Amino acid sequence: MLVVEDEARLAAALRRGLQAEGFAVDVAADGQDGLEMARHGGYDAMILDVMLPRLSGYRVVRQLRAERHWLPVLMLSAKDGEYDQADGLDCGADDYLTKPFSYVVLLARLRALLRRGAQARPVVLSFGDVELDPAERRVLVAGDEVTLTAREFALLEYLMRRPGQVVSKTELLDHVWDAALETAPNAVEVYVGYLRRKIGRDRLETVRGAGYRLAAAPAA
Amino acid sequence: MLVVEDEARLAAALRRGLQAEGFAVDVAADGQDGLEMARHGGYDAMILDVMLPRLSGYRVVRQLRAERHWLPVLMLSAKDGEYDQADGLDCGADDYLTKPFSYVVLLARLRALLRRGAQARPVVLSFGDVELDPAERRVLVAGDEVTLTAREFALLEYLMRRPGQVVSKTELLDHVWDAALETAPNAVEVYVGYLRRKIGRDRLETVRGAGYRLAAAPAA
DNA sequence: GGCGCCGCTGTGATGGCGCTGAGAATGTCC
DNA sequence: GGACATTCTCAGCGCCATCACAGCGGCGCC
Repeated sequence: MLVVEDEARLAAALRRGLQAEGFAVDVAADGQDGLEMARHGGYDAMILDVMLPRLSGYRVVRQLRAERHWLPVLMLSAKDGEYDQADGLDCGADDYLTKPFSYVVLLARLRALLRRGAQARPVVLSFGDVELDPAERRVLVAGDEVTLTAREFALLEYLMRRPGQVVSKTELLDHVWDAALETAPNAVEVYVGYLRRKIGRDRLETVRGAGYRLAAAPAA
Repeated sequence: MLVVEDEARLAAALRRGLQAEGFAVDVAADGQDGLEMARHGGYDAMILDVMLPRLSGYRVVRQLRAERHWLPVLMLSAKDGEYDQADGLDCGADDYLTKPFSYVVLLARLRALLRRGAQARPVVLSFGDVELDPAERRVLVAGDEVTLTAREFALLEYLMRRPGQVVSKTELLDHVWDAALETAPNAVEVYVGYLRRKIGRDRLETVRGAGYRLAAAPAA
């Protein structure tokens, strides 16, 4: 669950409450951060305040929808004018709640959203001309589907959740491989090799001594 | 649009307003009538009062959902206690509005519902050239009816509610089989085998290490 | 320019995943 | 009560993914 709320006390209360219900909760304090976290995917739903620093809730939703992310969004607003609600929903939010709201209602609406959201379009990770759909377990490179093995897929997924960042070999070993099992560090190199063969050599850069990084564009 | 509302003046106002927006509107004056009309299908959404003669709005939704009708439902209620909202949503309603409400908000929510509802949940599930009617327990493959056993049907139905997505073996065990009973994971493989024989081998893909997925098109 | 080390890749072993046929246990219909 | 359908377990098998290993190439440092 992703909570985007700048008011610290409310954010903390939401985090506590949702965690008590068994959700894993991340909090972002402004619209820009929220948008970026939502883009990375991995969330089942998002609770989004309207009045936010840097980027309003409206614009966050609109931007997400434009990028074809279908994450269920529950909007929160202190305003209670009618037109605000209409605006929020027409922007692409899935539900709307005005502050002050009751915690029970929030939960009920969240449950309703999740019930629906499950079959709505899942998040698709994309970076450059590579698209990865975790739900369908499909990968498209420049529009063509490539088939990956389980390990290859997990590796690519992990890298795509950190687009453009350098990820170290040990971090990959910890997250993509079972931490308990001791695997030779060389395995990472081996699978990076497999991946490169399938998605294109230049899309996955080596940063000597540091790790690997997804490359923005394939050299033409 | 189906409006179920016993208060004549409100019903008339809704009819007029919605017709002005270009909807074709039917009105039912009590829960029993509303349920029967909804069952017949053909509506894009339903506006449903909670307090109704003969059958409450809660029971109407619950009954509809039990019969696997996924018509989007917007609930209306004069009560504004928190728990009413929670109840309504948990019954299977898609949204909830308390009287008195503003017409602008009603329209916005209705639009949001239709956007989601239209493609999310048809009464007959279909994917590729496979159609499955949960109500009638019938399955058509490329126009031909195939007869499935109860377990086979449940398996296919679950997969068709996640069209194209990969569903893990444990998830299938939890939902298609009774979670309490301990069934050997191998049972899933066995029934996947049966299903493949009946609906065509290539319509159900194995994703090694992840689960199963309905395939888009049968290889010609 | 030389040397050392990091990273890449081809080969091959093995272990486990997924498929199938057989059959036992249970339920259902006549 | 008998015949049949359905569900599910079990064991065996084939194949593929995974991974260790070793040799090699190239980057970077001095």
